[in-house]
Amino acid sequence: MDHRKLAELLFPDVDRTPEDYEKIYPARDLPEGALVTRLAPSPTGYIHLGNLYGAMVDERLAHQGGGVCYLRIEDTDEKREVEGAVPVLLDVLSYFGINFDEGACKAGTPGSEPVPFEAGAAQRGAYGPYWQSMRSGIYKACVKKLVAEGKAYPCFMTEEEIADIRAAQTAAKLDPGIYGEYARHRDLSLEEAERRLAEGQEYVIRYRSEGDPSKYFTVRDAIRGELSMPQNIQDVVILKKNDLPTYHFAHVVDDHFMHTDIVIRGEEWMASLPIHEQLFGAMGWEIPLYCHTTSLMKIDEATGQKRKLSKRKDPELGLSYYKELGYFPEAVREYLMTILCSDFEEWRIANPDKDYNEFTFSPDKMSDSGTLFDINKLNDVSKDVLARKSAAEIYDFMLGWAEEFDKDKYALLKDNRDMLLKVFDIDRGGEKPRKDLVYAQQIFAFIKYFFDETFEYESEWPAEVSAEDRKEILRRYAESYDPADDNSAWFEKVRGITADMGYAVKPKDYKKNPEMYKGHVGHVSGVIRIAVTGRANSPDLWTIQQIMGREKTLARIAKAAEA
RNA sequence: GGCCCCAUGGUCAAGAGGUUAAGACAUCGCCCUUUCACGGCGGUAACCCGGGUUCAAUUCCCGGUGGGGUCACCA
Repeated sequence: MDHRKLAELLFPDVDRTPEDYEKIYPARDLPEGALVTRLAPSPTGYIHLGNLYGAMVDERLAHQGGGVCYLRIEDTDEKREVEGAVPVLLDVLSYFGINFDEGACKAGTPGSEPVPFEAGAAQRGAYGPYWQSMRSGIYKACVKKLVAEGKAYPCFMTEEEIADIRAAQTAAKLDPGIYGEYARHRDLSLEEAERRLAEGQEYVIRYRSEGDPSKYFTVRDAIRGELSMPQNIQDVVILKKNDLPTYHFAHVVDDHFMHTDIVIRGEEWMASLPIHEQLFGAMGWEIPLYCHTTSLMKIDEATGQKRKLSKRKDPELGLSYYKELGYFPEAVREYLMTILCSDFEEWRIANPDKDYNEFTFSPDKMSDSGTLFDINKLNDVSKDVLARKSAAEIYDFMLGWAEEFDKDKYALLKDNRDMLLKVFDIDRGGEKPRKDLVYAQQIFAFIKYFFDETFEYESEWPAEVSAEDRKEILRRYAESYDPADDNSAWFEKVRGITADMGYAVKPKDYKKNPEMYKGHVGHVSGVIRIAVTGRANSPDLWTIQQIMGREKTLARIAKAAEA
């Protein structure tokens, strides 16, 4: 069997060899220790927290050592593609602080060239193209070489034939797949292949596996150390009918020619390591260092079991979900960092004011078991992040968020800048800022009583205070209220009303002798608090009134007195 | 089912052959206070099971069990 002839027959137009590409894509000139990483998504238009999680590892590992982080688009499956997915992907990642040095980018990026088929997208860098659909020639050169060496062959089996084989294997409790005797076309004669080709029969190219399942190989994983598994025996497809490679082959070729140092990908890829190890070996290339990140999990409501995040079942874990709720991107990042790296949280406590990029990220500190997504923890991290923000930063963020997601709120926020800066400044700054702001939607709900448009009574009036007393309290309060009073002078007056009306000035007195009083100062204050803010809980009332001003405060009191 | 990964409180997790087995979130209680989702103090709560190695194992080894992943011309 003349394999060279077969290769020529299959790829008459391919005149370049892998050696030629070796020269086109020489080793990168980077400082010692700098790593090349990559994010290689398929353009499905959907990104969830788990994807961001992986992207952060790529970004940090490359950039903390002066390396390169590039974006490669794995668009070898037309069925999954979504129009315009790449610019959206770039926007979302950039929003969360992930930016690339090379590869797919937005149209108009300096030094980039447009890609013909995706509006708004472009690419830059010396190791492209960065869309796999544009790299067909490179893959074919590599496949041709394998065919010429007898390491790959055309397989003409139909889908039905393969399905039948699988059914028979399943019935006989054998491992399913195309291997050994089931790889019926691995030793087709040249004449037979020629004949089928002449007939126009469709085919794929499979790798001819010489693997021995009793033999084990090892690869290094940055998180788990040495990984050991049996050699692959499957004759996997490397070139599909659409003339593009499968993931397995594209991964091997691209990460070789693009000089990726460390392949960061989800742990679901670990199972295909035998294929990748084999393919790297077949091409005579060095295998990269892998970093298989654990999946983000959630408890499935239906089964009560832990499971991997799924794009179909879990829209609430999509990145856009957090953007719409108005989480600060830093909050999401910091949360991901805390679950990604076991030493991050401690570092953050020790360095509350540093940029998270100053943290040194090391793969061996990364989690090696699936992590359950925890919204409580996210919220807690978010509170800490917002506590470090200035009032102006929070205002600006809120404004940007409302502009995109809630026009009504946008108008309110825009028209009340001065007031809101004061609102966001309540108990802010200093050693122990308030930690009650979580995300834009929650923040708005939290401060909505400052606007007449959104004010409403959310709490019940204190049960200790009768309706008549309530009106009397409010009447006296309105009479005595003077915005010029400082906090203690103001509260003295509240105490005065409290005592006059038969309530205990000290809550402890009331607790000791409940029969002697109608209630205590807390109940009286509660009436005023609800009148002004609509709720029983709020930050310091005096401060709130100072911000609202005399007119609005008295209007609220009057309104409540009528209620 | 085969192969692979994983296994410390409800959650995220540190940890070493001998420890009172950290810390964070959640939860509970108390305190502060006119209220609080703020703050302070404290509490409840964990090494999956069985063998082996060892003076000693939660830690190392083996085997179970449990959970997860994967077995496509999808990535």
